[in-house]
Amino acid sequence: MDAAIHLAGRLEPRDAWRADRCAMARTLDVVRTKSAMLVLREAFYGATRFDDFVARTEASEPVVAGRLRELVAAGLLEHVDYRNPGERTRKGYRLTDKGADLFPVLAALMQWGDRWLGDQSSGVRLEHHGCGEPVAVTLRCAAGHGVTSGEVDLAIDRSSPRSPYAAR
Amino acid sequence: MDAAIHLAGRLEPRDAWRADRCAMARTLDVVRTKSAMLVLREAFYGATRFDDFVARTEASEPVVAGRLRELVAAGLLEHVDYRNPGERTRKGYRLTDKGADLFPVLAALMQWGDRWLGDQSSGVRLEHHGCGEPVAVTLRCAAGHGVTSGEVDLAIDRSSPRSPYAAR
DNA sequence: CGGCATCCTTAGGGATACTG
DNA sequence: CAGTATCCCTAAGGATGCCG
Repeated sequence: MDAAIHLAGRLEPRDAWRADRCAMARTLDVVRTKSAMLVLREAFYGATRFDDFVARTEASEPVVAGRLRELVAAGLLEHVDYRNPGERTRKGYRLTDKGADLFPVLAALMQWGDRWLGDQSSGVRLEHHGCGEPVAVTLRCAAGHGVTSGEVDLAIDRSSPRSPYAAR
Repeated sequence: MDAAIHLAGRLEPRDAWRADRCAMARTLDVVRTKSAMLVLREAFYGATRFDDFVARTEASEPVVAGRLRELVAAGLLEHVDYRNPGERTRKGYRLTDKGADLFPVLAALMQWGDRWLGDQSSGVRLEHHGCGEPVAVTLRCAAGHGVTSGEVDLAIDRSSPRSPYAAR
């Protein structure tokens, strides 16, 4: 409840936020649509082929084709041709490091949904490989402390031009 | 790169994914638009008043009004009337616990943008209150281990009806 | 199999003007 | 200050059919 209070404790609004510099907004410009998220979800779940993406995301072919093209162009997916023994060569898509690094975003969305929209279980759980314990998205500082949302401060880089929130 | 491989190691696609049960997809239905994310960002940054949301998100008034209404209806924001000493009463919005718990999602988006779209610094950094060290979004299992994306297994709840990915 | 072309509908969002 | 009302444009996405 006081998450915002803590976060904003030292800040005073002055200029309008520079949307073009906000990392979150720019990330949303890369994966702005729900269908892009669903395609990425299926890439994480192991889909590689066009038809699998279509079937699993339950989106239409033109939409999936568009997302795949955009995600490849953005460098989140890459083409791979592969062949199962005895079968013909197939075209596929695979997460790049850049795409794979989006996993915490997907995991955080998943976790929030399971926690707050829990009228029905999603039926999927993330586990630590080998250990078997459930995996959660957490905040942690460089000193190794677990951090709650209420313990986060917003630090503004004053050297950057037109700092969005100048201290009073 | 092998994030998907690890994640999908034990899985075989069979049925189409049940979109209505996926926690991630349902979360995206609550905060599907970029403007909703921007409004939430500003709520975390301390905005409370309508005009502040409009100015800081750089969205139009009708859009902000719509998002605020929807986010209140969804239980992520709540109305608060407050009064600064000597001023008149103002109407405001505040994050609920449900809304505040979305912070890891926003933080993860921010972190990815700073890491992969880093042509220009966002000028904002998250710090651990008191400690001062930068805060990161991490994966961690219940046993306390740090977990990388490649070490995540997907566990399917077989008891649920029409499990989306049945093991072979 | 792995798409693209076309057409259509709905959702998201800006601009402007107005109101309690 | 805190919004609504109206109008209009663009983006997202489904359905269908075709194609190398």
